Amino acid sequence: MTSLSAPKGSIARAARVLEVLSLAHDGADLTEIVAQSKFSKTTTFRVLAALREIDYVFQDPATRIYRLGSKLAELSRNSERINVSALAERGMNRLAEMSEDTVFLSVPEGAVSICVNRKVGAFPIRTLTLDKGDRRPLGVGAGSLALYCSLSDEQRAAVCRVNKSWLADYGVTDENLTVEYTFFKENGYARNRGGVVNGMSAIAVPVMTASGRLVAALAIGAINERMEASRINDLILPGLKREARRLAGRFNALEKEQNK
Amino acid sequence: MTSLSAPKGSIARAARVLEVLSLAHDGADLTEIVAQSKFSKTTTFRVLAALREIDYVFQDPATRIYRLGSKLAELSRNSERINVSALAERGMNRLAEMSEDTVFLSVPEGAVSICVNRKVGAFPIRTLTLDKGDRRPLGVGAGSLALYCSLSDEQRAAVCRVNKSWLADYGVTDENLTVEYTFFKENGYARNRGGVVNGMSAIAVPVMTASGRLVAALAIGAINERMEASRINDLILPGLKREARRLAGRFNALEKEQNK
DNA sequence: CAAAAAATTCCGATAAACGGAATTAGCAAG
DNA sequence: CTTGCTAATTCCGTTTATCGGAATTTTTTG
Repeated sequence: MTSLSAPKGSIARAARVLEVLSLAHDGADLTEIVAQSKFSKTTTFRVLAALREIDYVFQDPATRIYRLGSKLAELSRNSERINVSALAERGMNRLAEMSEDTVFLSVPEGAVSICVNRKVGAFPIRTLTLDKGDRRPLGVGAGSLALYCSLSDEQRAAVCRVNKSWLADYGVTDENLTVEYTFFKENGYARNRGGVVNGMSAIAVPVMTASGRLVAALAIGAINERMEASRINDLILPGLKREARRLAGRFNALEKEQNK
Repeated sequence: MTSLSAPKGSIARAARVLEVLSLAHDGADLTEIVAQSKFSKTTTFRVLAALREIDYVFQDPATRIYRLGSKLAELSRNSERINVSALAERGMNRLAEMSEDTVFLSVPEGAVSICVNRKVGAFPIRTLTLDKGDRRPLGVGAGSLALYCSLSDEQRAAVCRVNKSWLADYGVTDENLTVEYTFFKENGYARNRGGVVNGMSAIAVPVMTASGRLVAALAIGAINERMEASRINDLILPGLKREARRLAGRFNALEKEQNK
């Protein structure tokens, strides 16, 4: 589960209830939701009543089982129109098979980078620095760095400001970011040299549409021994760039189609 | 806008803020959200802070513009996997062109029927009894009736119990529903004879998968003059049934594919 | 039909949400 | 760099919605 501590505020409580329902693929009755959410029966009931009122959830009249309503799907239809993660499936599999290492896909959201997909290759020592769903400040980790480095000067400055203390948690300073930004501009890819986990490295490239929209970052991580210059330049980087280009193209096509 | 009165409770307030953001396709800043939501600046800010905390919204660090987060899309990915409305587009257009009347698509959700799509035909007198997004108790209107009549005995009973007062608002009694249920069983379609709006009629058929899952209802509405028996039997009903079968097939195929 | 379980309502206590006012931060012009 | 302006954020005393335990009703089960 995401949070072990009790959420503060009705809105956070509502979110927890929604998450419980989202995880219960065939709906859940009140007692089930009480058990999963750890809220009192009364609180759970009241939250569910509020969610019913706004049509975020509905109740099967016969079984009393609660489910998520289509209102939620409608809401998000206006936000994230394209599922980048699904779109990248095949390309990531190709990369994982080719490199035998771990492939990550991250998308930017404000000042944070979200890992939305991961594929592991055949090599027995696996570098699993990110799980699907993990959030990091922009600039921490190869994929997140690639996203950070693809922003404008103003945006990068704003990100640093907003994330200052969060970045500090990872031991990352503005100077580190400047260094990595220079590296990115000179080499066309972002790198992560044991910043988070020692003994492993990763490199990443951004995925941008022709119009310059930053969609995601593709990264490959492995133990240092598998990340020497020749392997990067001959195998990993070309692979990443190829798949990034393909993904950007597919994204662009879908976006055009959706605007009718 | 959906509700004119101020929503009660933090959860409803949060929903309103989310709706404002959903409608503002390129995000909105605090003042914009205040203007749209009609909440005080402080309240809006606090709600946004809570929504940020749970990653339902995020803020562009440079512009301070708020947007809906991908967390919402993730939530609903587990609820409504298939967008029936999008799937029915072509079929509904065919029906609207062929009949020249108005075509409605409704989906069931608990004890309510939601109109999720509508297509108008060429005939100059239009019967627009339902808008996209309108909710009715199961049993009110042709499409809603078709859904109601496709439920099991227990489910129908539960629906009547739950919707008792709401049905009364439309002047619909249990007896009415029993009559229409019998009609449906005998004729294979549901009808609406001026119950809601006088001078128009509609007929509807359910859309069910081979496994018996109730997906939606397809309806065609027109002024009474265009709804005589011969036109129903020769043109409208065959059309509805054909498209319902197609839609069910396409739905089934997609569902199988999604379960890998 | 009785017993048990689940769902829903009640109610006094309390914490959380309220909004106006004050403060701070960001920005543009001088 | 300073100044003035606007938008964003925080403060704080007041109000009110939310809290959870207990009581009640409804539904299910034996």
